[in-house]
Amino acid sequence: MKWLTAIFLLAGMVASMRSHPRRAPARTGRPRSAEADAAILGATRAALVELGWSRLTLGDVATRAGVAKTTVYRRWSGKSELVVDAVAELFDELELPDRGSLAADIEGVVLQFAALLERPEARTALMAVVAESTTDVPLRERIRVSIVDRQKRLVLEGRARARARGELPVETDPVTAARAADLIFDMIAGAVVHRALVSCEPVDRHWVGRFTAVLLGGLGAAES
Amino acid sequence: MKWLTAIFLLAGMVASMRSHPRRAPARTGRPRSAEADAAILGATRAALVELGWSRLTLGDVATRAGVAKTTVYRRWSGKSELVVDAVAELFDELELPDRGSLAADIEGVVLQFAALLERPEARTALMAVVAESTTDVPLRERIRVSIVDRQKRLVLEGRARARARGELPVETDPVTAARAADLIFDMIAGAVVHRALVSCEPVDRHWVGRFTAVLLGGLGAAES
Amino acid sequence: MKWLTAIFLLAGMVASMRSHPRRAPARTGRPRSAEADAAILGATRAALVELGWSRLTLGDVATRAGVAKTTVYRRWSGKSELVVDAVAELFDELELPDRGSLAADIEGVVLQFAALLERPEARTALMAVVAESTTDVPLRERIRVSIVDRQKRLVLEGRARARARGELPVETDPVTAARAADLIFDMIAGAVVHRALVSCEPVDRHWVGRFTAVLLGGLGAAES
Amino acid sequence: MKWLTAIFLLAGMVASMRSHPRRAPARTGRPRSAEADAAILGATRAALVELGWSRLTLGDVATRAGVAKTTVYRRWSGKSELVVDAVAELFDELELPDRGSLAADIEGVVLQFAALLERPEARTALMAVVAESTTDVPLRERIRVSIVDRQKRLVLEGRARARARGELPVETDPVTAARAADLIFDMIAGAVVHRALVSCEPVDRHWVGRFTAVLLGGLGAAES
DNA sequence: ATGTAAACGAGACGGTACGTCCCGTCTTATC
DNA sequence: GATAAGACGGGACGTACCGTCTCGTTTACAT
Repeated sequence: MKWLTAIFLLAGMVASMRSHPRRAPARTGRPRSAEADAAILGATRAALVELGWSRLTLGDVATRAGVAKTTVYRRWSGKSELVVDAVAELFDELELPDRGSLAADIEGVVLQFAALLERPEARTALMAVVAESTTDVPLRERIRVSIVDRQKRLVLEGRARARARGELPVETDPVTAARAADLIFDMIAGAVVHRALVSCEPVDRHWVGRFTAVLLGGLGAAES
Repeated sequence: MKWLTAIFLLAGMVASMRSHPRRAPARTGRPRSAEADAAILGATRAALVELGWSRLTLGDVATRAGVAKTTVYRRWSGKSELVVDAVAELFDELELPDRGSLAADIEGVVLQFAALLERPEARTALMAVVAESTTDVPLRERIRVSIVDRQKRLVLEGRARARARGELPVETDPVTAARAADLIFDMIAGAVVHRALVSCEPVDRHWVGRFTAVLLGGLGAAES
Repeated sequence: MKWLTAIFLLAGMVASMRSHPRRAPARTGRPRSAEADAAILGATRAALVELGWSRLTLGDVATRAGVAKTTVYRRWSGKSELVVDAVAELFDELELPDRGSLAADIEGVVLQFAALLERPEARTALMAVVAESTTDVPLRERIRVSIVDRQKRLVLEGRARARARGELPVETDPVTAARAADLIFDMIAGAVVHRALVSCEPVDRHWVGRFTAVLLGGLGAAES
Repeated sequence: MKWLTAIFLLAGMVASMRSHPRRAPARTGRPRSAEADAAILGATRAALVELGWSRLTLGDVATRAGVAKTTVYRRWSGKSELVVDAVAELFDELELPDRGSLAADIEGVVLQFAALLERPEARTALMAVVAESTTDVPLRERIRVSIVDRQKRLVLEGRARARARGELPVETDPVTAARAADLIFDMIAGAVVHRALVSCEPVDRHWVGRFTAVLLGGLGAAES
């Protein structure tokens, strides 16, 4: 059973690396306060809701969290990193219950994305950190791992279910499969984000229905 | 011949209103320098390329433009407004030559958008101003007028041509027609932006081909 | 009677030179508005009362006077010069009625100075322009001509009367006489200004009485 | 022994209150740098000498002191307050050695004042801050405590010595005594300042001799 | 229980940019 | 050529945050 232990250890490392990637396990001295971590992330989301991205300051976050500024900087190297982690926690809640058909699952994914983009902290933060990431490669990677991949997981899950149901053919070439998944993901996520944040129109059931119809029709047509 | 003068005055008002919407035509005093306007917008784009959105400062823009800071603030109320106008000029170049078929026209639109998003000034600026606009309604409107509508124009043009060619049925209900156009626009623009800025993958001919196939297939399926 | 005309001409020249020393008599074009001059000087005094020296700006003065900024700059080279001229007009009102004795005349002079220093425009302006004059020689000269000499005139007049009355001996050596007058003037003006502006105590009849007693006692003792 | 600690704390509070009157002793956080204080005050005097009051800027002072602008503003609320403190240090040097007689002591005081007013930093600053104080009551108080009272101390000291020598009668009524001291102080300080800064004539031994003769004569005459 | 080393709160520090105010000059059209 | 209007290049303002630093204090773990 040693391998199971190893897996959990690995999981622990991965989990701790996620939030504080390169920190050694630090055996002596006062350990960092877990409460402080939570308070800071919560304060960050609260500040995002109240102030929006551009008026949010780390000093203010520290004050809201009842924490010194140094305590924030000890954990995060800047505003972008902190906000990514604060918003990423929202994406942990994403779930895709099996709704019985590919169409229903797609609608479920879209509605989940849309609900997230209704939250003001996500609205104001997501575009901002993506904008920052155009000139900051490490940040781009952090966003991919913490946010984008968590979204994409839903799409992959839905596709796997559709295949199991026989609604989609089993793609044998992994490269082609990945390309197809990327395309679908960009189309779903892109359309929802554009509708919600650029066009600023509601992502309601009518829109979702029309969108899903076009997307599914396209998939069917393209596959045949 | 006084009416001629009036027409020219009116034309001047309209022209000046386009760039600085609410400014009265100011009959007395020294007129604003048109050179300064152009120099500032050019300097803004140059600074965006070099520094990116977050490191761009209005003081630096003024210096680059060989202009005093007050001259910038006299025309634009802040960084977001200035950048929207500076980037909007790029969108004036968008053209949609008739490529003979709906599929070819869609590919043309997508490639045009993608080429724009290759430009570093657009990459770094677009997401940033959209992020700002989530907490700034006037800015949202400015973006819509200056940027989004200029993009959407291409889609509308492409649809009109396809109808003329008989590739698309003539929609009689204007509300349904507008909804359909909005959906297509969000799907096209959203997918391209997501691919280019979030997934950070190239929008090349292969991707465009696959995307267009899915979209057109979906349109055909949805319509039948 | 030609010499009388000459005297009046001379007086006119001197008067015009006083306010705008070096201006040529400008024979062509639109003549300068005399109303503007008066309005500017009045507005300057009003602004001094309301804002004090340091918050007074020439733009504000121009607005108050209903005049363009250029109209102010055409007449005065800067804030100090303008304020000196504005305040100097107050010193034109200084009069020394013959009160019958040297002691009474001194008390009269002191009270006149004190009354002037009660006016807020004089309080705030006088020290300020003197401070400026420590690093600005032409300004120093302007202050001497426009303000200091007008004060000193009273002292000289009082001394002449006292001599006529026989209260003071007739000094034959002009150098000694001038030195004595300077000393008395510095003592009177200095004491009043210091009392009013530095110690910020009222220059009332009691203080004036005690001051005059000491000064006159000193003059009597020094002369014998 | 806790009361001893308390006394030292109190002493510290009093000492710090002298330079920054209302600041609490601030037990936590990084303490303020005493070097910065000294550097700023020194830089202020240097800038006054070079530029004069009106061209002195707090930004320039900070640069000269090798300090950030915020470090200046953290300690002083504005130019006037800073300059008062910077110039006040010059008045700490004032000393009145016993020169054996009232006349000699007065001449000593006058020459000390005059020497101070020879220094360009004092020349340009004193009138300026007094001018500001006409519209700024807290500043007036600061000037009184930091500058005027330090000057007046010399006069009071000289008077005490003269009484001890029997040159002046011992005044029993404290109100009358204070009035007399104030009058003498205004006459001495006022005459010197007026001579030096308004008339712009040298305060040399001849002038001091004549001034002292008049003043002492007046005192003698008034007292008898 | 005691030592030690890191985390912690507080806040001062050197900086950068902000957006505003005023300067003194200039460029218009009008008088 | 004087005037009203107002744009212009420029400089300083006082403020807000940045990210770092230096304090004194607290806290868990290793002796």
